[in-house]
Amino acid sequence: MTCSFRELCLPVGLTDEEIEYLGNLINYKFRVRRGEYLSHAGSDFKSLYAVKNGSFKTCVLKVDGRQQVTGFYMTGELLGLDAISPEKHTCDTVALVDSEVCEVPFKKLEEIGQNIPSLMSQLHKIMSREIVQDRGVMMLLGGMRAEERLAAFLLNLSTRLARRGYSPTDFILRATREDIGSYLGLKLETVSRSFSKLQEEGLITVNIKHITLHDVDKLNFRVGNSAD
Amino acid sequence: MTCSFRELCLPVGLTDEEIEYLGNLINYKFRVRRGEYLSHAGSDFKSLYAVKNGSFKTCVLKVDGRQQVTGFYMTGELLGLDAISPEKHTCDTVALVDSEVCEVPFKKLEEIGQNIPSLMSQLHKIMSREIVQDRGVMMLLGGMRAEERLAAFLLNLSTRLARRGYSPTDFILRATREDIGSYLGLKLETVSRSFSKLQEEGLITVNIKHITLHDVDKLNFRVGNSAD
DNA sequence: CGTAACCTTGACAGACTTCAAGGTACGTGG
DNA sequence: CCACGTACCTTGAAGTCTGTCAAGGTTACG
Repeated sequence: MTCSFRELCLPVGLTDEEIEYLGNLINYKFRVRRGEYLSHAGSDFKSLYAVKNGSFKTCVLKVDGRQQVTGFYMTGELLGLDAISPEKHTCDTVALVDSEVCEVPFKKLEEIGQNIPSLMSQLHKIMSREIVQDRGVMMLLGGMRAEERLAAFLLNLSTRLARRGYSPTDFILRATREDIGSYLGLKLETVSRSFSKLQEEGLITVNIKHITLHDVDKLNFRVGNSAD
Repeated sequence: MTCSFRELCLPVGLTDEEIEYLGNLINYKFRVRRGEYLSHAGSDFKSLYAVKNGSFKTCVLKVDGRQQVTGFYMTGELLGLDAISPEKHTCDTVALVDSEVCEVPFKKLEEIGQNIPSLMSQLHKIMSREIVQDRGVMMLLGGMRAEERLAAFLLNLSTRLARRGYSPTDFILRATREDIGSYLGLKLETVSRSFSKLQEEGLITVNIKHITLHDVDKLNFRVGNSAD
């Protein structure tokens, strides 16, 4: 039980008995090296994966052979929710750095959830949060300019890092410009230019992958100010 | 119990006893007239709503006062999943035509789900499907040109209509060009032009809101063939 | 029948992409 | 320890797609 499911996705209070239950839930944890695949699109769905540490991207391969990034997942987040309905993984999951994940067999989770209402509720909240997050990206893709998209992306990372107890204003990007661009619906050159522009304006400092946010309020203002 | 929750979101087999349980689940159904709001962004979340008949859009008001459409919901689909985690509605829900919905108190649903595992599983699948659908929109917004976006949108509607037993190739759009554009990240003029273009190519027939799909394969090809 | 909301089409402008070149960081092997 | 190669990042110039602005037509409903 080195991998605390409680810490990962159960901020709600649990009794010791319930924690005991969860002992049966986690199969094991294992490592995924940078660039390795945790799961492939089309493969059978059996388990969710909680990111113990590290960072992942999810992406799909398009007919022309290029890939589109659909999400980034960091320490403490849950992978695989999209696969529940089709019972197949709908995307590839790739480690951006050497990482560790905990496997959570979904059937077991549902079984055990029958006896721990708060566990079920928590799962529902996590899924709902995923929906809310995706909606945010849709808003971003649907109505924002390049620099606004990047600002929104940085603020989103910032929020998620803060939730996990990391610095919300000083962090290392694990994704390349190309991955970020793919996620934001931009070309890598546009991402690069947008980084430069935000830096020129003094809102952030960019040192390749090391990002510092100087003025969260102004970044938020940039996001809100989408011309339409 | 004129509003069959079973038909709405429970294609899995249920015993009569379970159906009996569900009788307690549905509070009541009611009508929402065209243009009326079913729920407002920021209001407290208590219930999901199953669309008995009719059509809805969800949208958020941006700081500049304009709205962005985040989703369309038709007969048989479930509204409000995004509100579970924040326990507040994250968007406005507006009827596109006179509609009827069934209210499903979420706490009750979770309680009853404790005794009917298949009901819980079904909820998870519905939420997962919502995530998959949103991912599809993200793909669309992130990597497709205007005509490809529109083709993908029409195919998505087609699939959902087919699932509910309606014609997948001949249907009435309930949304305006502006709403569609907002959802697809395009201006209404671009939507209009794209409709015209797809019609010129013989893939569809457009009669204002009445759409006929002539060549689903070619439409799919258009979608897959996104330049990047 | 008239008004308001909605749809279509054209011309021009702006934002992002594409194409191209060069620079920087990192890891491997000599 | 340094050299070299690869992967990644930055910046410029030209091209394309979509947005913007404008005008006119159609539909629906009171």
